[in-house]
This record gives sequence, structure tokens and C-alpha cells, in this order.
Amino acid sequence: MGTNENRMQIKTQNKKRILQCILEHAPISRAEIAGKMKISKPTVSFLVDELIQEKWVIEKGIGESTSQGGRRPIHLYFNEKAAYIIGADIGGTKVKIVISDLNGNIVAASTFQTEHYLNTGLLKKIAKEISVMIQKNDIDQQMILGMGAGVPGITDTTCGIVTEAPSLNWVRYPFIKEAERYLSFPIYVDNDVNVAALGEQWLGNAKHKENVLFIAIGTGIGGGIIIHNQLYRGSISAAGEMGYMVTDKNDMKNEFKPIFHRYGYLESVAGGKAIGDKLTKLVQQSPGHPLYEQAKSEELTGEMAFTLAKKGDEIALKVVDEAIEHIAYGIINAASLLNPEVIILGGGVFKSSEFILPKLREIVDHYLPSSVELKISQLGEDAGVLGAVSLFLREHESIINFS
Amino acid sequence: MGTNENRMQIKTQNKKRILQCILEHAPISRAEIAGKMKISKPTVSFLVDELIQEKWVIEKGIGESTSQGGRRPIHLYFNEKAAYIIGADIGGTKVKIVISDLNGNIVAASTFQTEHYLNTGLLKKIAKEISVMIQKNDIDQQMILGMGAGVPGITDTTCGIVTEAPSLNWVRYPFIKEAERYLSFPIYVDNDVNVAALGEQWLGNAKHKENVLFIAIGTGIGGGIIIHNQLYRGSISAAGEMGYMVTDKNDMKNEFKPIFHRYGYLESVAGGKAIGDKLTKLVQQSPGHPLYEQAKSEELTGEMAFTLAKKGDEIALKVVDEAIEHIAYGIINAASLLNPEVIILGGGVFKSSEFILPKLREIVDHYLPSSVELKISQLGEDAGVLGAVSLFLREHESIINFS
DNA sequence: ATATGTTAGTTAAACTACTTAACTAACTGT
DNA sequence: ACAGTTAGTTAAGTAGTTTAACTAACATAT
Repeated sequence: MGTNENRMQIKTQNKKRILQCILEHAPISRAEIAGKMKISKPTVSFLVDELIQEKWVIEKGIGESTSQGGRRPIHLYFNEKAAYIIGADIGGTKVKIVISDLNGNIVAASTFQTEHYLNTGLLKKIAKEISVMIQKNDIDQQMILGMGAGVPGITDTTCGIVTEAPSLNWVRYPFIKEAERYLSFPIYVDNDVNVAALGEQWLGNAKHKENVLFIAIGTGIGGGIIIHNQLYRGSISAAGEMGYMVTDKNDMKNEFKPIFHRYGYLESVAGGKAIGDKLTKLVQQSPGHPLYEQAKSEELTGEMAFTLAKKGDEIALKVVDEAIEHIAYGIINAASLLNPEVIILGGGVFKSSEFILPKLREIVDHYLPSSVELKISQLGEDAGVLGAVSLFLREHESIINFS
Repeated sequence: MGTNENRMQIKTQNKKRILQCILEHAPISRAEIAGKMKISKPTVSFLVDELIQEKWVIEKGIGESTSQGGRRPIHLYFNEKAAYIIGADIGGTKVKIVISDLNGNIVAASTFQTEHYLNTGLLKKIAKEISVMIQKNDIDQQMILGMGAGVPGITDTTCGIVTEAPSLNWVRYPFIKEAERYLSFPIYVDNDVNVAALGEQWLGNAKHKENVLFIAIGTGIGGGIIIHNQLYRGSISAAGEMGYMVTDKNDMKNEFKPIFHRYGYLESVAGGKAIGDKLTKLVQQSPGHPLYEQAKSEELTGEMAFTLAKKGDEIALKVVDEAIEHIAYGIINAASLLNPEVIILGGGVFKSSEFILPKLREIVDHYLPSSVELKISQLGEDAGVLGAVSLFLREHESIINFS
């Protein structure tokens, strides 16, 4: 009957704030915390003692007195090894799983190809893989807090259902419900790009930025938006769908047919697949081109286009430059609207970042009134898994849940 | 020394939540509040009694028992007349001021032309106008909580400085500091479009929507973004600058020169001024056109273009249709990225909404995968002033400050 | 009419988690 | 060794909440 919510809340809240403070400013003393957080010294001492008992915090070493003397402070540290979290990046071609500590240090990692398990139960395989990782690394089962996962599709994060993930053949797939059949800890899912954005904000190039746009350019083009330090998913989890942007009004009318839903204009002219297709088409019309024969029998890829372009191939250069231009206008549009502190570029295409970034910057800086920081994903391949860990940390209601 | 912040906070917070609950669900009883908010009955009773003492809440009438009997509940109402707030919409051509009660009912309104007071102290005039309004309507000075204001320019809301407002000749104008010279209550400023967005969310077509995009198309084009029920201003207060969007890659390269800063591509092809200019140019080349002579001596306006287009004039129709197309692509781009619940169209151009809206809807619905609610501003001319009132209510730290 | 059950709102006591004030511990400099 | 300073603890007090038990006011059935 009734709840202690009000009374409880204030204590839990203070505890969380103190833990957050220790995490950010370690090493730090009890006295310093009391000063910073405007909580009285006895309260801080009491709550810190509880946190130490619960293993979230450790005392280690003592600091120096000031020049005016005084007792030396006891250093408090966040105990990053207090618990572990699983991060899973489920892609169309491969699945990446890590076990991470609370500071995002990867203590174990594993990868497998998606295709072999698409029909035989992907989550069963994931659970098995996790159990192997736990055993191999001799981790206490009890110390695993839970799992975060990123999936390539529209996800209803509140009920844990993947609305649509074409590359996994999932439609209204009850991800969390399925996962809970094999895994006995709490699980959270979100779109892979959103998750990657969280990763970059936690440990990458968007650290300490309140408003972030993460743009992933792989086969298609997607965006993850962080606003006021919070993931913004939109009214129906469709925020960040940059692939649907229109950067050329006339081209739009002449060539583009929005017949295939889930496939937007910008993707159709600047996505990885689109670049590959266009290259294939042009090379097929150019006898004498080094890939002329190859292009007759198979589709060339976007990656090939960038490799060729870097070598100075004119056809590839043309294809690539045009794609870059479209992306630049997409970025201008997004930045005009969102005015983020930083825009992070990720996804497969950006392995050629040294090649692309200067070109992008030139166009963007030229047309945008207020300049934006434009950076490449710092975590690269790990953005997904670490973001998944971050997702868990943010969503899970526990002492460790910072906002 | 030290603060009672922790203890105080929880009480104030509960009080605010209760007041908010009464505001939303009036008439409501103490018992109902206790149930809804999960606060114990004695606490609710105590806090409600305080709120009644402070005049925020009034008891009025009693409700019916349930069919199973029981004491009849006492109806609690939010006392919308507990205090009054000034809302000011400062435009390039006119200034509109209202005195509003706490529910946004306008109890007094006044308007004057901006130009006469641009150099002789706009804020002094505003203060004078307010004082006249207060006297005329016999309002107790003490009951005025403060003022919110919207200005047509980039505004640093944290320190109350208008960074740039071309139509007012303001550069780094210390708005709040100036205002406080003449007015003795707290004041908040923000960009006019942001403020209008707040207005629509409070009392207009965006009511109860968490994520809103307000697009104002007047001389230029601007946007106001509400995300997670909070105004999103961007990293340097430049969010929503939709005027800088690019909807036509080639046109961009050929014609558009971003020479004049603070003037974007989309504005340059679809803003009110741009429409007028284009019409003028085309009419000048069309001898026999009803406005042929007029166009030689003066610039035609965007409004004229719409009036003509509605009558079926082919030249105007062409100009207007092209602008609408650009705006539609702008909306598609914005909606792709933001996926808001609703997009509200406001600003001068949308006096011709019956004409424009169907055309816009057709293009947008055709190219956007997830359909968006596209609506005209419900508050119209009052969006600014009422939004300004809402701005005050949100920003001001008082019992009335809901989030 | 009266008894019974139900719901609204109040009162009194208990409890939680905070604060202040005064303490001890441990250090620097003269 | 003594004064001055800072870190952390202890003890008492306080604010704001809760629970439990109350009164008030109603409907329905006997």
C-alpha cells in the first residue's frame, strides 16, 4: 500500500548524483563532493559509504593537503569493475558482441556472420556466444547487469519490438521477448544508428557535447540525433531518417520514383549501394576501363568507387564527387535545422574519410552560416557495440543510471 | 550557510506537480490527486491548502458520490486569475502587447507601429504602453508576474541579449538589461519563431504534442523546434534556421550566391520577399499584364503573388507554385530528420493557407514515408504574444513554473 | 428509521533523509 | 609545540513525508 517514492527518490537521486560526480571527477574527496553538489558533508559521507558497500565506489590512496595545511583527503574512485554489461551490434552481415566494464573498456569481444543464423534463431546463437565469452573470461555471472543491442531497422524501444529490419527479415519482431527466453538479465534495443550516436557521445568524438548528429553512410543513409543529452527518436521512432532528404528538386521529379517505400532520395543518389550501381553503369559504357570486364559480370561496390577515385580514376571520381556533393547538401540541411555542436560521420563508406572529409568540409563551410564541427567517428567499428553498452546504462533504472 | 535545497526541493516539486495536475484535470478532488500522483492523502491536503492560501487554487462546488455512496469530493480549480503575465511580440513593422491570465485568456491588448520608436527607445515605449494597459483595465500591479517577449532575431536567452535583429537595427542589444530599466518585474526573451512555437503548443494546434516543428514563412523562413516538450535552441541558438536549407543542388550552384550572410537558399527562392521579387521581374517582361505598369515603378509583394494566383493569373501561379514546391521539399527534409508529431505553418504568407496547404500536402505526402500532420497556425496573429506568455511561464522559477 | 458499506478529507504519530553544530583526525607552518 | 586549516565523523534537530486511525458525508438495503 502506498509508496515511499517521495522519500526514497530523494536519497536515490542524491546517490546517483554523487556517483556521477565521482565518475566524472575522480579522484575526488567527500569534502569536494559536498562542496560541488551542495549536499551537506554528513549526507555525502553516509551515501558514499553506502556506495562503497555496494561496490560502486572504492577508496584508493590519499591526496595532498593544501599549502595551508589540513587533513589529507581520501581519494574516491568509481569502480569500473563493479559490474559488466553486454553490448551487441547486430548487422545485416555480421554480429558483434562485447563484454564491457562500466567505463566502456572492452574485456571480451566476439564476432560471427549473421547469415548462418538468420533462420535458425539469431538470439539463441547470441546467447550461446555470450555464455562462451563469460566462461572463457572467467566472469562472475552475477556481475553481468544486462545487455544493450543495436539493430538495423526501426525499433519501438518502449516495448522492445523491431518494427522492421529488412536485412534481418524481421517484421514486428518481438526482440526483447525473444531475447529473454535465452538471457536472464534485462535487455534494451534500439536502432543501430541511434546506438552508435550514443557510443560516440559516451566515448568518442561527441564526448561532452549536448547536441549531436551522427550520420551513418553505409548501404543506405541514416542519422542518430542526440538533443539535450538525450536520444531523440521522433514521434514514431523515425527521426534521423536522412535518407529521405531531397537535395535536388529537379532530379527528384525526373528520375527518382518513390516506388519502393523505405528507400529515400538521398540514399538513392549518395548511399553506398547507389554509388556502386552508378559506377557499374558508367564503367559498362567505357570499354578500356580497368574494370570493364568485371562490371559486365558483377555489380561494383561503393568501396571500389572510393578506391578507384583515390587512385585518380576519372569515372569513379565523378561518381564519388557527385555523391559527396549530395551528402554535403544533406548535412547543410540537417545542420541548418538542428545546429548541433558536432556532426559525426560513421558507417562503412567513411573508411575513406581522409578522401571525403576535406571535400565535404569545403562545401558545408561555404554554404552554412554558422560553422559546425564535422568529425569522423572515433570509435569506428566499435561505435555500435559500445553504444549498445551506453544504451543499457542510460535506459536501465538502477543506481548506475545516469542522465 | 548551506542550503535546504534538498528538502525544499521535494516539497516545491510536489506542489508544482499538484498544481499542474489541477490545471490539467480540473475539477478534481484531493483524493483523486493523491491517487494519480501517488502522493499520500495528508500530504496532498496540506499542499493543496497552501496553494489555496497562496491563491493558486480555489475550492468551488462539490461533486457527486459514486453509486456506492461515500462523501462527496470538493472540486478544486486552478485559479487562472491568480496573476497576470505580459506577452510582447516585437516585430519589424509592429509591436503587439497583451496582458494574459494564467490560462492564456487575453484580458487586454495593444498594438503600435515599430518604426516610430526604433531610435527613441522601443522598450521605453513598451513600458509606457503596459502601464497604460494596466491602468485602463484596473489591474493590481502586484498581480503582474512578469513579461515574456519574442524578437525577430537570434537571441541569447541565457543572458537576455539579442545577438542580431536586422529589422530592429539591434546588434548585441542587451534586451533584458534595457527592459529592466523601465519594468520592475522579471522578463524573458527569445526568438519570435521559437516563441510562436511555444504558443501553438500551449493553446494552438500543437497542444499535447511532444515534438513540434513550427515553420514561419514571412519575409524570410524560420523554424521553431520543440522536442520532448522543450524548446530546442541548438548549440548557438541557431536551430531551426530552415532558410538555409538547400532543395536544389544545381540551382544552388548556378544562381545562388551566399554573399549576404544571414540570407539562405530556401529563403532566396521561397520567402515572401523572394516571391515578390520574382513576380516583379516576370511581370516586367510581360506587357499586357494587369500589373505591368505598377511593376515598373515599385516592387510587387509576395502577398500580391498569392492574390493573383488565386484569381488564376498564370505568371503568379507559376511563381507561387515553384515557391510552394521548394517549401514542400524543405518540409520533407525537416520531417525526415525530425519526425515531429505535427508541423505548424505560420507567418504572413499563410494568410493564403487554403490555397497553399493542399498543394503542400500533396507533395509532402507523396515523398515522405511516414505521413506528418501538417497544420496551419491556430493562433494566427496571436501566436507570438501568447507564446511570449508561455515563454515566461516556462522559464520563470516560481510555483507556477511547469515543465 | 437505522444499520452497513463506501468514499473524502483530517489528525496524530512515526519515519526518512536531510541539515547544522560540534566534534576528532591529520596535516602545514612558525 | 602550538596555532591555523582542512577532511571526515558524531549527535541532535528538523522538514517533509508516510501510515494508521479517525471524522464527515454520502448511498443503499433492511
